[in-house]
Amino acid sequence: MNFFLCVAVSANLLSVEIEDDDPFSKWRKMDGGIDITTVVKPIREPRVVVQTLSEVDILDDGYRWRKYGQKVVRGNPNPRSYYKCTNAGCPVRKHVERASHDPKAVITTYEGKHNHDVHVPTAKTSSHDTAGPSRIRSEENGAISLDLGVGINSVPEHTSNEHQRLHSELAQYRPQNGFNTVQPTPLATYYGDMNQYGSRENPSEGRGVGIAPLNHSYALPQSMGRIITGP
DNA sequence: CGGATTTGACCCGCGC
DNA sequence: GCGCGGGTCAAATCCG
Repeated sequence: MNFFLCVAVSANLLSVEIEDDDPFSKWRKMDGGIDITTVVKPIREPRVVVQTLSEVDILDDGYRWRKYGQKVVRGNPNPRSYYKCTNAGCPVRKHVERASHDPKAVITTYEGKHNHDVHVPTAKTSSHDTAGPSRIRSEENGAISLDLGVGINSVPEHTSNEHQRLHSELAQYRPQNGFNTVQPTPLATYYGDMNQYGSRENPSEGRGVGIAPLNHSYALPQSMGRIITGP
């Protein structure tokens, strides 16, 4: 039932970067915590870069993705994979690659905004995919659950509970290599648009911590507890 | 059999 | 103008 818990324990979040076209909201937290950067770029689509420590590449963020390409990019021997949201009409894409310097670090870049709720089954009547926010398979292959809340505009209340439970789970999790400590501090809730979108034009949607209004902002999961690296 | 993945080809933007 | 690198497409293949 608690799908997120099962898989989340294999993921240590390292850092989060949010890229937006707002030239003023560039800030970084370097003291071992979440690392957020709003990169000054003339990009139209807001980008969310999530870096995790994980054995597996797949971050299950509640949406369904279809891989449409893979490419080896310069400066990184590890291939970058390209995914599209499988929901019809949803323009969101993500890129997943492993950091060259750290084979355990997985960098996921989200681009675009979901125009649907978490895991809306594809147009056809899905006989085997109707239950959870994501397919069971990811549980089997050790995928990471990461509820990014990217583009979610309406999230059931229990999702917040999921976050909190995931939170405490992360807090207890000690990775096998033992150099990370996760602290369940709520500071890890970020909105990538804290400047121009941060005013929350839709107050009714703003009650959910870590939930982003569909068309205006990103939110990062409060499950991204603070991670302190070091012995 | 339908959907997802793989993978080579193609396209496009950018720097020289 | 040309070459390079990143991103996307689409046919073939795989898998449940």
